[in-house]
Amino acid sequence: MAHSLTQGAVEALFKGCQINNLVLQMLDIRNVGNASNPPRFRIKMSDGQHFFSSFLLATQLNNLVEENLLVPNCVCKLKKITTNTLSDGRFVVVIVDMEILQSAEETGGKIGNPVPYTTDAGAMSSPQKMSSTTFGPASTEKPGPSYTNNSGSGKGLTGKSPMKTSPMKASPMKASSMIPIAALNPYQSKWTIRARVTNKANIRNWSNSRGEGKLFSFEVVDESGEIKITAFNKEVDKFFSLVEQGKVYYISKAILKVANKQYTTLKHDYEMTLHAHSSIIPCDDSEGIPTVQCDFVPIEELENRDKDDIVDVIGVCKSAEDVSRITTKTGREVSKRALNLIDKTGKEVAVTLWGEEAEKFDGSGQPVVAVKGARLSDFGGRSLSALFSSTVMVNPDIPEAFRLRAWYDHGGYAVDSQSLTETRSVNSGSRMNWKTLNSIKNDNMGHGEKAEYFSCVATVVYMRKENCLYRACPSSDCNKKVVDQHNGTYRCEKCNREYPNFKYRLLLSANLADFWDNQWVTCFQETAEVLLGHSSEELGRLRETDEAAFDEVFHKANFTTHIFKNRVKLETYNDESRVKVTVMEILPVDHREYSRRLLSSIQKLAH
DNA sequence: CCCCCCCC
Repeated sequence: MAHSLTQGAVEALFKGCQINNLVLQMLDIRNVGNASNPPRFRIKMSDGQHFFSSFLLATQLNNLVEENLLVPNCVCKLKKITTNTLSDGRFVVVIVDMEILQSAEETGGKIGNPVPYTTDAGAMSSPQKMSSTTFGPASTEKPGPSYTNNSGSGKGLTGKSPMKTSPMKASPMKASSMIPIAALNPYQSKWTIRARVTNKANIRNWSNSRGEGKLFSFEVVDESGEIKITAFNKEVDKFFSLVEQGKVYYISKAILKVANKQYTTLKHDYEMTLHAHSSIIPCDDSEGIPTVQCDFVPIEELENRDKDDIVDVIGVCKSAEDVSRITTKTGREVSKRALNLIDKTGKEVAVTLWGEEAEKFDGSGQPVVAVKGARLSDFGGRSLSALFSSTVMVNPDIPEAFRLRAWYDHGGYAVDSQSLTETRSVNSGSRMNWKTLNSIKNDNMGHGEKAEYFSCVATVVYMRKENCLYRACPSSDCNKKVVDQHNGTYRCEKCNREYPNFKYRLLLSANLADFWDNQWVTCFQETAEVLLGHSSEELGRLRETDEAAFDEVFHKANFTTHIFKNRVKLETYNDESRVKVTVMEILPVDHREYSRRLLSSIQKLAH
């Protein structure tokens, strides 16, 4: 089949347009390398109207020549090119990746009557000096009579190919050539990138020993890569409202400095700081500039990823917390909201949004939510947290979102899903180590050097109420039992002083049972209060004033079922060893969770 | 020149 050459391609290259997927005919090739190195091929290419001789073949493509595929008159697609002006001023186009679309035999000769591309400014050696001209059908140049393949095929520069020429209309082209983001470096000052804003942060103020000011930053992508851009003070005023998430801009004249990898997840060695002469110009033509690219990890797979991995996820927001305010360790107040996302794997995961993102989020209608660049945490097993560099997209216009929507609405909403995030778990960093009570003996739990921790679902079958309360030292960090001096004071041996008062503390022995065994455990103050549903002070008062009410507290707590998180350790007193189980935390039973754990235990026993 | 990424 015949392939159309890309009309106007040579002219576009001279305009500084770096466009991939140009279709050109190869007219001539010669080895310009020296004998000692691998051959270096220079190629003459034609678009049917014009030819240009300074295409250089990247050496990794030399095999195309060696295999006699890249021969004169064949038609090629230049899948990836990069343009360069050499130190002597010569303009070259390096072919980084290409494909032979049509062999020389199939083409059967030269297409059209291409002529060398020339301009008034003598632009053969300097594409930047070109004056602006029009491309495509408006061009006065017409393909020669034998050039039959490029008319009205939509492959010319005005077609819907990825190489529209509207960049030509914009002024930044005059001063600098278009370069891919990946090629940006501090040693080259004249450049323009054409890139899409993927993540725009809000304006922040800072104040430190070096001064104060305001800033905002955003991230941009093109086909080659991504980079972070920061604007300070006056540049904030100048550019903040201009820069919009998702839009494409020409950006030129900014400072490039080494990126501090500590603070960024972007894959670029440098980052950009705008200055007084920086230029950001909206670009209507976004062809060829990728939209936000996500590499979505199925929720189920998060289980196998490492803590702190940066991942992209997408799921239906099955539920969302209300927004809440928390205080960080450093005393700052911040809003947060956790979402619960589910995908086709039938797994759910919690994703926490922060700040304004948390405040603005609207989970009504169970939208599809995609988060690019969330950080995997091990809180509750597995959960995700949005970072400043994350992009949160609600109902994004992407195929994955439509597929998820359809899946969820046609039954996904009803699947018996499981969450990777145990939200009831408080002991972050450790997953629930579920055991049945018989495992304590069967597995010799706690016999090792270190204490073991396990969780179980069990029912309280007995509590020793008689000596569960004691009078303790009232000083806040001492819980030592005090001795009643019978003179209105209470002596603490540890503090070596008498107090006029005491506080009640709980130390409750309880017997827990599940279907497999029973076990004596100890509940200290906090866990005993949870189990009994009263504070130690209330219980102390009840015991003194209303013994029937005191008994009733125990009566009500008996035969209740909870999740117990326990510490188990073998302890030795007077040559006698005994496994001691201390309850660290008591949580309410989630009955679905309980059923699942029971089933899993039964399956384990069956093996 | 910022650099905060948090909480249970």
